[in-house]
Amino acid sequence: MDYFQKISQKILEHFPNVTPESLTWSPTPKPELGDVAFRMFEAARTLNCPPHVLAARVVEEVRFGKEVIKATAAGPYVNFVLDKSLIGRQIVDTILTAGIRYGSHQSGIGKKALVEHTSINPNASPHVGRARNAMIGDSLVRLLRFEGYEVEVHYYVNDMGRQIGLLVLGIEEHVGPLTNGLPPAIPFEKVLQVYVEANARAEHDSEFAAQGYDLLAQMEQGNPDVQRRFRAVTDLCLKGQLAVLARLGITYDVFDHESDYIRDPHLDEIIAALKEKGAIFTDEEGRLVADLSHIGYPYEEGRYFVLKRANGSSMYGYRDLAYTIHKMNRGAQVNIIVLGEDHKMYAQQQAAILQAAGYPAPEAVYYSYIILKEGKMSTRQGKVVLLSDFLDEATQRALEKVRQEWTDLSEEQCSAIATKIAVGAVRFAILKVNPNKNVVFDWESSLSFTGDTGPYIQYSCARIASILRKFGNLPDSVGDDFVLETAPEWALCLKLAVFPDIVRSAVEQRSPAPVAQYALETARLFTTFYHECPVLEAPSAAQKISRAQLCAATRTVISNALSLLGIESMERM
RNA sequence: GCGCCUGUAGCUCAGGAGGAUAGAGCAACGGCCUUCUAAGCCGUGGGUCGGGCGUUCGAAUCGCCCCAGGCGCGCCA
Repeated sequence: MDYFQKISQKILEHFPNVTPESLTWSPTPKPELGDVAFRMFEAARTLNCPPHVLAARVVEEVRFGKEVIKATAAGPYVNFVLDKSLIGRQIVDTILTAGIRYGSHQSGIGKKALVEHTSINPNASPHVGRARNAMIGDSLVRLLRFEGYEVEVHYYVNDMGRQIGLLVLGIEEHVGPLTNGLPPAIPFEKVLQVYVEANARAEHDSEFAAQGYDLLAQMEQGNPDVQRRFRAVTDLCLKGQLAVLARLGITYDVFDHESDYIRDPHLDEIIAALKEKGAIFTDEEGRLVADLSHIGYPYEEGRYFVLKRANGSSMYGYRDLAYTIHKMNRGAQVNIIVLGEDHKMYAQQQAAILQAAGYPAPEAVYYSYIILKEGKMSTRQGKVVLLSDFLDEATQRALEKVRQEWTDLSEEQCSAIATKIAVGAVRFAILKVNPNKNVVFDWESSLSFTGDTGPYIQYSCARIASILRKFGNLPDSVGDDFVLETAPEWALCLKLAVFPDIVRSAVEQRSPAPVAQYALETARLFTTFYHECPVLEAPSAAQKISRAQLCAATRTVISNALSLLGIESMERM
């Protein structure tokens, strides 16, 4: 919604050659300059005159309506002093009317989207680096649902690796054979240690390593006994991993097991298509290899893509083709997969092969890794910060503060609040940064609840809640006597007005980061307002109601933004 | 070597389809709790936006070249 359409309309009427798109508004850099600025660069270009001349002409020649108190030319800009109450009323009214839907363009109504994310190998407890995938994916899902898409969230369970074979062997050494198909009698928390040990052993014990391969081969051949043993382990791990992710509010709709795609009929189509294009051969060592240069893949690097080993067993990337076709056949208009940056070339290779077989490829959303000061995290080597440990610590720290603050609340209530704060801190810390940036994990700064953090934003909501509790019943429609005059009120109000633009941009970019930045900036503007503009003790009755309604609108916008990030706002903290 | 990504204040990051004196937080220092929750606010100091050349009236933003870091490049998943 363009609240300044009346202003641009008058300009357009006076200068008929100017197009509406070329007249864009922005907040003024300083309140003294005015309440809103229009830039003249683009319009001046179409009129073929210098921008500052056009600005002067606009001020001189155009007759504006009653909402404009004063127009001033400032170089290439025209700054307007406005009847802020009039425009503020429209903005606040729009927000209060739309409520939890404010910001959505409903662009996904009647459309389906499929998002695959997380897809952690079912081995040990997830580390915070893996969680970046899950948080980005989950927020994209929330964004798409907010826009009205019917979203199906898929999780690909990679239950076919040699790593899993080694883990099965390692666990069986602890608890005995798993052939009965019952869950292993070992706590999930212990699996990391077993996994690290098994991998370390495979490094120097070549017989043990060979056993891992052998087990994988039998798994692929469909040995029911081996399948039961694998499934017992992968189910245990998947369940444990999902429990940790659920603490962050992340859930999935469909779990697809890699082992179900070993003999998928679509794979024959792929082979046939590659053959027809002369893009497949058996190399001197007996491997089945695709030569992607024959199907339009432009780089020398990654030109050769191995589909099957010499012994006939399939590679991960081969099975993945079948899985991807399965996903693409589910009739979704939007099909997204969240991948680590190390998969960029892999995804291009997959796309090339799929295209050759007449299938589309999913849109890939990439993110870079969270690394430790010592380097990359490695589950295999046990060099990790576990997500569960991190959440425990964050919750503990939050709980101490909450207990101190709210002595009258029960332990359950305190801990519910602390949990939300911990989730807010973790999710915000990850989601606010540009996903293609490496981040170095640091315990202290990650556990900070002050400054540019999720809890800071949640805190602004708690303050609003507190004011509105004390205010009592708030009229849900905005009256004719709505007042909005001061600079902090106006800055906040203008910020609230642009939330829909932020959502659109986030959806287009497939990135939650703009929403996170926006939530933070809005919370900051609210805090300035909070300190400078008393609500309950406002100078007039009309101002008291108006400010309370501005508070309510702010809470709506911030909590809508936070919910897109998977962060809850609360009444108290 | 080749491809993709990144380089902005001591540290962590915004801004990035060109436009008003480059913004936050952390850390440092100095203030503010009988006043809507101090997880807060105000103030001070701190930047040749990696370097160079170019396009433009105008470049942190676009192009080219260099430098530095991350990731990847035929039987891991």
